[in-house]
Amino acid sequence: MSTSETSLSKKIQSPTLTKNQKIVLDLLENSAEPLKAYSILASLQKEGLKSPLQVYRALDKLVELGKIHKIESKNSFIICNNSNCANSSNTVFAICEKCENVREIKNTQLFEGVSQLAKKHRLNVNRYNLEFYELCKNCKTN
Amino acid sequence: MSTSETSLSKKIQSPTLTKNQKIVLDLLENSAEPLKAYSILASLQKEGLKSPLQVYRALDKLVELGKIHKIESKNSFIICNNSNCANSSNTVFAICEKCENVREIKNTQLFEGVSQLAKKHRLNVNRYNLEFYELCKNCKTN
DNA sequence: TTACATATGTAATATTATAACATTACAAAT
DNA sequence: ATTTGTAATGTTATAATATTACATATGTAA
Repeated sequence: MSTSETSLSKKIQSPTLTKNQKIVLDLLENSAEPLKAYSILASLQKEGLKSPLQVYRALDKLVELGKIHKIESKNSFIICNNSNCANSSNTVFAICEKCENVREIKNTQLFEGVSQLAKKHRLNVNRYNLEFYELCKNCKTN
Repeated sequence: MSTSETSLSKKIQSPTLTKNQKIVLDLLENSAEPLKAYSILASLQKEGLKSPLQVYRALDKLVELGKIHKIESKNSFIICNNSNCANSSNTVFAICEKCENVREIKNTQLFEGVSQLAKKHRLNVNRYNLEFYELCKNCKTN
């Protein structure tokens, strides 16, 4: 329990994470790349995780809280890079077509731009997910 | 063989579809909603399809040709609505958060707008997939 | 305390997708 | 016409991803 987590701040900000949620979040925070549910399970067996469901439940919750994102086209999960996500749950990713490297893009203007575009075309959008496919720096030079 | 499919037009446009590809495409053309691979398999058993792989192979090819799209977040496939897709394989969908209804958006200006935005933010994008989450007309009124 | 919602643990199973390998169909080149 | 190469097919088995169902525990609010 951190000292700053008064009952007030808990309500306003986000609920205290449970044990399973914490260890899954930790793992994703320290991972350079998106991870898959069963790979998370394998990595966390020493921490006591035993079944897929424990992982999926933690992941679901973390997605709901905006702490992580699911990369739909890869069935994998990535830490949220972006302070905005707790509020708006719009996501923009750049995915390398060759090496599958994923990075989250956290450009407020770009976010706004997409929202504006939607509005301009009379779409009433609650949130969106945008996946850009590129050739990443590394793969471009090699 | 349609009369317009000379060997020339085949090369320039698209290869003739094979039997499996045709029956899968047909089914999707006549479906009001996106279909899942195993539901396609079930529907086409009377046409002789026997294994998942036959369906997945046809689907892969049709995606590659831009005839259909995969809705990544739903693991399902939808007919392409959009003459553009054969060329640029950018996709924009509006997905209802309540009833899961999906429609493909085929607005060239919107397509261009997203591409422009990417360029403006110095992203070198080959293609993109954009999923807007909304409340569809039906669900809004009910 | 009671009641309630949320989280857990566990086993079983459903759903989605691919690997491996033998065979067939067809177009292009000689 | 035969050879060659590529793509498509058929089939079995299995891998990878995700959920159902149900019993139990935990934390919070009335």
